[in-house]
Amino acid sequence: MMRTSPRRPLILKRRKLSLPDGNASNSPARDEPDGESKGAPKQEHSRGDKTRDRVECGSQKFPAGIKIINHPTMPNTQVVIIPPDADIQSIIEALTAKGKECGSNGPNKFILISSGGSSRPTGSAAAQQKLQSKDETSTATKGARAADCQDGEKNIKQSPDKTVERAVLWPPQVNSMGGQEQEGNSSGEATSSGLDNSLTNIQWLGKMSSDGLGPCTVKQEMEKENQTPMQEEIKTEEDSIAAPATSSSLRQDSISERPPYSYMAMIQFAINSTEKKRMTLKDIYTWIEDHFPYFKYVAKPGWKNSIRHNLSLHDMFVRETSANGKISFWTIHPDANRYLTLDQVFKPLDAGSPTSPEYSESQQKRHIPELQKNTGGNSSNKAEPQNARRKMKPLLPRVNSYLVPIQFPVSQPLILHSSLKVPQPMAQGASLSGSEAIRSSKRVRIAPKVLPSTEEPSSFLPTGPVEEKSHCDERPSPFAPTQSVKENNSQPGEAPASFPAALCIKEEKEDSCPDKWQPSFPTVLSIKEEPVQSDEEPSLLLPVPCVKREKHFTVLKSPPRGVSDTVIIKRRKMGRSRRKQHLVLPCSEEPVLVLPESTGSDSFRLTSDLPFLQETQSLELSCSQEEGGPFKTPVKEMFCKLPVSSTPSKVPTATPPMGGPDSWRLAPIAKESSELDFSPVRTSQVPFTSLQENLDLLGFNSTPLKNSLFDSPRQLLQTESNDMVSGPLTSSPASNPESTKQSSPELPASGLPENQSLMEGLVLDTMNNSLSKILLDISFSGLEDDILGQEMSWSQFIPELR
DNA sequence: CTATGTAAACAAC
DNA sequence: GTTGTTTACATAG
Repeated sequence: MMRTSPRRPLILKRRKLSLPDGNASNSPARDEPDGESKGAPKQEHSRGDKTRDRVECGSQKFPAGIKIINHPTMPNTQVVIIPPDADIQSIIEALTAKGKECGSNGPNKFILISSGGSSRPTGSAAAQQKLQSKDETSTATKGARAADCQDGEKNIKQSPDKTVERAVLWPPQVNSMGGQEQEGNSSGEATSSGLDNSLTNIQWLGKMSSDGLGPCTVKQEMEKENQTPMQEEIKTEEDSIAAPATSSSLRQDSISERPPYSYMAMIQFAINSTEKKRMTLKDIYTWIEDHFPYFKYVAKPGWKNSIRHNLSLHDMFVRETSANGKISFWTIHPDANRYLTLDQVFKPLDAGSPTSPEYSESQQKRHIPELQKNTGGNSSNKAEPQNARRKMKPLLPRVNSYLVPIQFPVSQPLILHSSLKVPQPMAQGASLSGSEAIRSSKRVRIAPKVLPSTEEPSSFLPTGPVEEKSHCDERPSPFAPTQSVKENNSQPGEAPASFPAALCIKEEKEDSCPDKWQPSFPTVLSIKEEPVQSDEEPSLLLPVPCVKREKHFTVLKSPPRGVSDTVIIKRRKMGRSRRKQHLVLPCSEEPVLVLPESTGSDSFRLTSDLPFLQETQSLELSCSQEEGGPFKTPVKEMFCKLPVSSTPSKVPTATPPMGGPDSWRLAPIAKESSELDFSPVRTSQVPFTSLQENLDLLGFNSTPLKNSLFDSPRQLLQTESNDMVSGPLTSSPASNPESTKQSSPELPASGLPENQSLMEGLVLDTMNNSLSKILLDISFSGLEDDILGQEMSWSQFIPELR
């Protein structure tokens, strides 16, 4: 587009540093992005006052059974208890209307929770409904000729791999291609064949929509939502719905329309479609053309330049060269790879239960679609015509929502203790090994970003954060560690038109504990800047060893995969601008690695590294779970990140150490946390908890959210029970015991039922027209009194909760 | 700002 | 010409 840039600056420096890794030391330090969260604007609206009045009003309009109470501490916020059978949609609409009427002075934020408590049968049902078969077609199996890949240079071809197969679901033919991907690519012949395929692909698109996925999700949802009655949700639809009509149109679109995925996402799809998870540039081009005809027929040739640009720019893409050095393959850094495949994106939510275990992640992935449309922003609510656009599911929602544990301070601080949550265990098993755990979380705060207050925690009670931090402090480098997972992604999401804006849910993940590390030290910040090329400066900054160079790890990584032959190349460090920074490391691997430098491996680990490790693990978890997204930001990690290249600006900012462009590595957490914290409460927590745990928590917190994608509010609420409950149970046993011990042991295990401390709810912000999922941490008086003794429980307020 | 997308100038092959 | 890197700029959010 723009053509402008008359002047192209000349590029003064040139690069090429790559290979020699020997030195390696480059990478500097870290950086972290810290996220940014942009703060949510806080708003303080009037401090409340009227809230209470409103209640009544509101209640009137709503269906019976709904209870509305003012939030004890948050201005303009009301808690709406919704009976299980109520029609959420209508309630939301009514609340929205109500909120709007009131404007900024009245209640404009509503925390919706289901009174159903334990009984939420529906949830499950609902969940199920979606599923369905998805694959009939899948069989394509043909491709299987496995094997292939040898290494020679020539074989670039990738072998078919599983992923591919899955992908197959929709585009059968394509798959086949995929499977083969290649063989011929060298010359391009593929194209010819490609054509066909592509066409077919298109078809599949249509098909998808009609078949499995599409329809369900979209349509069903719509229908459901429309219908008021709640119950039927379940079964009816599936088939009936399937509407065919659109298919034809869809196809067409597919060709002409640009896929809702970013280049980064598409590259990941391509790479992950291969067994070895590596692909040559050319194959990437081919894969994209085959799967997204737009690029073959419509896009300007410059799209390839963009692909290359993305490969070079994002750290998550790592170049490896074959042993002989002749071929270069692009791979995805293991820590950042969520193993997304196109089919995952496409599928609606079902995920299969049964499907592959390992890939459970796929399930998780689902994100919610967002509403916004690409172009303009308007969207608010309108409806979008249906499905027109829904062909491809956007990966990540651009929007976010958080899942944040929150507590309502009823009169005082309550404390909640941990709860646990576990979301799903991980996804692909492999990587995550480590942590799977569950964790309790401790945080107390109310937090939704959504809410207005964004303030600084500090202002309120520093304590909270501080405390947490303290833990962190242990580690030498404060900043380093963290990671939260953040996810975000960005994909262009398209949104399905189906939901009215209001309904859309955004998810975000929050990282919960952001604070941990960074808070206190300003030091961190400094890092960032970049030395321009440098090589090592970063290290200076960071005392810690963490810095790593990429090369090292990279190497590592490959091995695991079996590819020993390849060498990784990755480039160097930083730079200033957007350049990729390179990740620093995958902690997980580090251990494995031999780190040369790590002198005392142990020592290093303990100290600074540890955090990293932990983090990583958590990251992984998150990653997998997250999925999605991540595309870009897949995981944020923290690790050491190097100095961030870009944005020097950060420096000044204090706390946040990093922020990197590439987010996946780091986490923005810090920032967020700060935002979140407003709650006066904070407290409690188990002192013991290790960072790790905390981290894990974070991860989990986020994960759960993400996993679930709810298409409708109702689902959201419903899920809560499932997720929460089930999660803990299942996971807990397996996972780490330790975690449990600390925080209240009892909780985890038994816990939920009675005192369930966690509950998911929705936050409807009529000011922003946003609906976000939140996790409420509610404690009932039973268990944990220790803390404050008095805690009130919501149950008092709301018997139904019990 | 950040994330993306584009275009383009180079560097190495 | 292809593959990679890196700038620069634009734009949406």
